[in-house]
This record gives sequence, structure tokens and C-alpha cells, in this order.
Amino acid sequence: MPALPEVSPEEKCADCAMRRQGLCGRLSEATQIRLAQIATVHPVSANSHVWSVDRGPDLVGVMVSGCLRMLRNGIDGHRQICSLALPGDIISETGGRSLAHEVEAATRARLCRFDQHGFRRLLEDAPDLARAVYALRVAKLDQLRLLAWSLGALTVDERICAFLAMATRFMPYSPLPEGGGVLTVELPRADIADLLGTSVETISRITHRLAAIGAIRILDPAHFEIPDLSRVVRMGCIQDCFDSVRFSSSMTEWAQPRRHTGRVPDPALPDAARPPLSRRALLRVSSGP
Amino acid sequence: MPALPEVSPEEKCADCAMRRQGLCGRLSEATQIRLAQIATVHPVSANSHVWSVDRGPDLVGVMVSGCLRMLRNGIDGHRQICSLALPGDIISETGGRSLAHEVEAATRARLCRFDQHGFRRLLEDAPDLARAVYALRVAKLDQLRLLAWSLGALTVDERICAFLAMATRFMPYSPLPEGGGVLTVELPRADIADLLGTSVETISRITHRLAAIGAIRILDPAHFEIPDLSRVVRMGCIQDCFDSVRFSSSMTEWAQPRRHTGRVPDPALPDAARPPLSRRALLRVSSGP
DNA sequence: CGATTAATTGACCGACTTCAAGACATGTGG
DNA sequence: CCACATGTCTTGAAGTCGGTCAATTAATCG
Repeated sequence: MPALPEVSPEEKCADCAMRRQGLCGRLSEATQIRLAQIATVHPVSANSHVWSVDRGPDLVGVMVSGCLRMLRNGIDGHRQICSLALPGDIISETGGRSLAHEVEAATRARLCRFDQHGFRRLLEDAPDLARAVYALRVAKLDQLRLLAWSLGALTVDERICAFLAMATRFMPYSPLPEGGGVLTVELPRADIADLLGTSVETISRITHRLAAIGAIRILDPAHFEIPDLSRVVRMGCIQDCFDSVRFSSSMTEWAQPRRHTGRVPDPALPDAARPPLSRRALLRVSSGP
Repeated sequence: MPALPEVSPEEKCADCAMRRQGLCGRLSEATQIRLAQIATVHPVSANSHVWSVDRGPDLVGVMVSGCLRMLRNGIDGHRQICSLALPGDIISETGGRSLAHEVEAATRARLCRFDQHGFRRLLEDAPDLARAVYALRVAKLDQLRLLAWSLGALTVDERICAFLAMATRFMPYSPLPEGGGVLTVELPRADIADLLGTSVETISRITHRLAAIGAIRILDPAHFEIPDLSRVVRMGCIQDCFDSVRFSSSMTEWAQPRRHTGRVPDPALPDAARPPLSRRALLRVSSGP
């Protein structure tokens, strides 16, 4: 790598899509700058192994783009994804005493990694960072409870509906003028299956069954049109928590108000950060029913 | 209630079994005393409703004895227990934005409740309390990951073995001189079923199948003799994490060393805190093979 | 354009749920 | 002390959801 000119911490984060969301979005300007000093962005290719409890060094950082999967393998190769790390989410994997699991890239991703010791020091020193980390952890706990509940109490059909509905909250979702919207599921079928405790075949069968009854339209394997989101929410039995479960990618519901930053926040940014729909999907959408 | 004589905070906790375990066990003497000032112990009868996300006021406290279940109902009455609160565990349920769930007493229990505002103030003021709460939350996250994994990746048989094995870590377990030990499962079958995402019938069938192959002996519905724990661990596919997952009831593995308290810690206390085996179970145990 | 991977579709079958009834323990009141 | 009621646990029989295996189609990429 050629030696780049020195970049001030402020500039480093200037064009980062996650600057006002997730972990960083909950930090004061001052803490953000101090964090930037110990941060480096790492690109990660899809399906690459990011960390494992056995031999990995400690890993602390925040997701910038893409998606990681935290999973645990069963004896027979049966995998269960326990958590997804989405843009804005904090990654904090410390070796040693913990449930054995691995962290892999589900898609191509970028991870903003922090120096381990620097982060620990900053954690002691900056109460807003400590609070942000704590809040994100509490949110993850809720997400995990939801997952455990759906795995234990819902049928596969219901789980898939619940997933599709929730995915509109943490994955690219473009509302359509006629109502409803187009959901871009950035995960391959195998990962959805491993998350929902089922098989790719069942996912396929059920999504097509959902399409048959008009609950969704399958534009292509990664794009679903949802004409009536509330219907899918109901089919997933998550009416009671659809709005209240929090994801770091959707900051609107977080209790803490946005701080005054001295600049006018750019409302277009969150949408611009999303990858555009594929050509084909756009075609199918614009030539809708 | 007759007016009791004033009790100093120190005396209040003097004979509490959880004094050196769980949340309280991780606090400095000073913080413990300050916490005692805002604490009151509440007995809870089995199956009583302790809290629900809808209408309950905020609830903060620590389990002293017994067991609570945190659960979520499905549309058809299908319930999933997402977490168990065991002695030493912190209970901290704040209303409002959160995954809708309920907290019920799985057994007769005692809950040491803290004044909400006092606790929040103490949390800001005492870093050891904040650390303890954080550590317990991280542990719960691990437990929940384990649950999600077992629900998604394991067969029912494996889940039951994993549960029985883990239960030796967080429920009364008396090692026997000949090796193995007797596990007291304080939960009724219905709760085990709701935790493992199965039915009481299947639990019954599989435990008896396990007994048939000699993996366990059923002394009575609540007492299982486990001749070879490592075998059950292997059958539950949790070799890799059996020792490392932490529970507040088993403090030995926690990283933080016990603080100097000025008294010799009583090694008999943890065992004495456990309820004794029933008469019948003792009979069957002593007249073993 | 072939080669590789991902997604779909079909057929089969077995594990687990469900429904229903029996066994067992515990408690209550006469 | 027994009869009766209640709740928990166990056992049996039938039906089905959903996983596995195998084959086909579609998408992706040198």
C-alpha cells in the first residue's frame, strides 16, 4: 500500500455512512474524534472467516457496510446463526470464556476496527461510549430473545413471515407509491435457513407459497415486493413487537435524541447508503401490476 | 404488618444466601451496603404473574431463591421461555420500548427488589455495580445464544441432554461418591417443554428413553441421577462450551476474583442454600446399584 | 460459451406434535 | 381412613410438518 498523506480524524469519518447511525451516531463529537484516532477500516470478502472463539485475537469494531453472521456449528454440520451484525452494529468478540462461536462475513462487508487497548481505555474514559455500547447490547439481547422465541414457538411459515417483516427494518426497503414496498434481502437462502432453523428448500417452498396467496411478490431471489406489510407482520405473529424491537440501522426509535452537530443533517443520507436495486428489480418494480 | 425494629443494612443481608454470589457477590462491601438500603425482599408464589411489558411498572432486583421464567406467547398459546432467572440473577425489566414478554414465577421464589430511582442513581455512582450489571448481561447474552442455537440446530433429544447437563451448573446437583451425581430439576415438565420448544409428552418419552440406555436414572419426576455427566454433555453436543458458559449461581468461573471481606468465607454456604433432596429421592439414591 | 454455484421443484419418510386415556401423587373433607 | 378431586406425569396411536435426497432450472463468472 502506498503511504497515504496524513488524514485528520475528522476527515477520516467525514464520508462514512455510519457516522450518524449505530454506535457512532450515539457518540458526542469529541468521543467520535477520539475513536477515529484508533480506527481503521477493513474490507472483508463474502464468506471469509472473520473471527472464531478458539484462536482469534480480541476483535472490537463497528460494521460500516455489509453483514456478518455469528454462528455455532452442531455436530452434524447443522449451523445456527445466533446473530447478524448489520451496519452500525458493534462487534466485540473477546476470546477466552464465552460460548464457542464463529464470526463470518455473510456478504462483502466493511468493518471499522478499533485498537483493542485504546478502545478499552476510551471505554473507561468516555461515559457516552460506555452508554452506547450498553444500549446496543441491550438491543441485541432483545433481538436474540425474539429469535429464540420464534425458533421455539413459531412454525416455519410464521418464522419466515416474521423474518421478512423484521427485515424491512434492518435491510434495504424502498416503500412504493402504491403502498407496500420492495425488500432487498442481502442474505443468501442458506443463511436465512440457518438463521430460522430450517432448510433452503423449505424457504423456497414457503416463499413461493406466500407469493401464491399474494402476501408477497418474488421479483428475484433477493427482492421481495410486500404489498401489505401489516399482513406479513400478522402472519409472523409479531404485531406486538414489530415497532418496538430496535435495530442499530434504524435509529429513529432510539430514545436518545440526536445531538446538535452544527451542521444540517442530510436526510438523503440513510437512503443513499443503501445499495441500489438491481436493474432487473427496478424494471419489474416500475412495470408493476 | 407489625412495625419491626430498625435493622441496619449490614444485618439485612447477613444471612442472605446470595450475599456472595451473583450480582451481590460482585459488589464491594460499601456498594453492597448502599444497595441494601434500597432493597426489600418479596416472596412470590409459584405461577404468579410478576411482571408484563404492557402494564408493569419498572422492576429492578435480584433473585434470592426459586426461579422465574421470562416468556413470550405465540398466537395459539404456544409459549417460549426465553430466559430463566435463577438465584443471583439480576432482574431488570423496564417498560416501554422492548420485546413484549412476561415474567412469571416458575417456582415459589423470593425476589430482592430495589427502589427504581435509587438503583439508577447508584448505578451512576458505583462503578462496580455498573460493571456487575454489565457482566451479568453479557453472561445472559451467551446463555440466550446457546438457547437459540439449541432450538435451531439440535434435535429434541440433543436439546434435552444439553439442558440436563447445563442444569447441573445452575440447579441443585449433588455429586455422588461413586461418581456422577443427582440433579434436582426444580422446573415442572411444562416449563422444560416451553424452554426447549417441545411438548411435555416428548420430554417424558425421551427422558425415559435416556433412562433405558443408561444415560440417566429417573429417581422421580424431579430427580435424575446422572452416572456419567460427560456422556450427557456429549449427547447434548455442548462439549465445547459446557464449562465456559457462565451462570450467576456458579460463581467459580467468573473472572473477577473474590474480594477480601475480612471474614473467612464459609465454604458450606453454597451447598446449604440448596433445598435438600426429598425423602424418597434420598432413599432411592442411598439404595443405588 | 462452458463451468460452477445458487435456487427451485418433486418424492419420500421419519421424527414430533396432537389428541386421548391411563397412572400416580397430593390434598380435602366427610 | 377412605372417597373423591386435582394436577402432574406417563403411555399409546394416528397424522403431518418439514427435513433429506435427488434432479432440474436459473444465475454468475471467468
